[in-house]
Amino acid sequence: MTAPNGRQADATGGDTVSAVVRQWQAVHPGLDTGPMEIIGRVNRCAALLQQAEDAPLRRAGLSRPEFDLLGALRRTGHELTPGDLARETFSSGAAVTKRLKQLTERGLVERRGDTRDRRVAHVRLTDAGREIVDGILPEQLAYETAVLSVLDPHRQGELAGLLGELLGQLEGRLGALRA
Amino acid sequence: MTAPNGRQADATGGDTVSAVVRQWQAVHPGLDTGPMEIIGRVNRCAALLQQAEDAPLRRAGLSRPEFDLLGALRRTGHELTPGDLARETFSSGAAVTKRLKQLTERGLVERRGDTRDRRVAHVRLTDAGREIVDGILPEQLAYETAVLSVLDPHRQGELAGLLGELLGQLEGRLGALRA
DNA sequence: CCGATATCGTTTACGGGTAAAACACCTGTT
DNA sequence: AACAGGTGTTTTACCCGTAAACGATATCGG
Repeated sequence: MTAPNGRQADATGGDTVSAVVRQWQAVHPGLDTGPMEIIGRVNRCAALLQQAEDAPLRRAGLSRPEFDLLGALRRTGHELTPGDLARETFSSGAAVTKRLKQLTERGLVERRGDTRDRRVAHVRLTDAGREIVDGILPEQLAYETAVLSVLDPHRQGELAGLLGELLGQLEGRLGALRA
Repeated sequence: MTAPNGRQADATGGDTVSAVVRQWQAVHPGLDTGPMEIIGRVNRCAALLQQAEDAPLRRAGLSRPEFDLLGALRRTGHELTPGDLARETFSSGAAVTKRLKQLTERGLVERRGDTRDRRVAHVRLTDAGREIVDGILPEQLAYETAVLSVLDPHRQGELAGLLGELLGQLEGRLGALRA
């Protein structure tokens, strides 16, 4: 335990990532472990938050990728093609095909062929699909609010802002980086 | 397209998450979308950063879960059992078994049985395994540093601090939350 | 009008993860 | 000693995602 004070309220010493960083420092002293403190934590937060987020979904028998797909249809408000859905949910076309098959069987979405271009399909929510999204979403958000309440509102705002800045840059420029 | 992009330099309006939030607000006005601005961004950042992180690994023919396993052995400095590795890498025992099989075949780790308790195995890095970790890690960190340099150092520090605080709380208390 | 090329969506083969069962072994109790 | 129950690891069956190949259709140039 490197943490100096009896209180464990030390800003960044109480998580697993800082323990990992300390281990690396012991093995490779002087290594610039700065990036780990952000990337490691982002990954770990994502894992934990997803796990928490999934609880409300399982009750509805939906996986998160499925819910993402339904959510994309709900929030855009209009029909989307499978390709649109792939872009909107950041997943591959093949994955969308599979999910659509299951969601169609469950009666949550419907498909119709385009009249002009017979390659493309249009997908829309059924009434049942819209209801399930509208039922889960508030529950989901309430749960998320509870989980995040471990940070006071001011810090939540700061965190959201910094993440937004980072994300904006990453989304804009990541394609430009080549190893 | 809701994004009015003559210029996209607005603090938190330039990422996909804020676009999604605007869509939800249009459909469900007044919904508290606050949590999305953190959780959505954490998830998306994790996805993009991982994708970036994987590039240096692929050159060595390793997946990130495999590298995590090797890294756990390297940074602890001593042998670990499969169970230890599972805990250390936040994955299931079955997954560890599979990875160990492959890494052993590639000659990056070795196993030996415990002399006292013949259920347990002890895993250690081979010389080749240690070399591959020590070769990749600085490269990995340099790459991460480059990716993160879109944020100035001060903000990187703030972000790391806030994430550490959140993560510390989540790791401490998430088990206690029940849906 | 016809062939080359691009695009959309699906299918296929496969790798990797998981939960649950199975297995091997230890430990405490009687 | 024997058995019940617990623990460490592996195996099994299965689900899901992906990359790459594939059909079907559209579009463009000649």
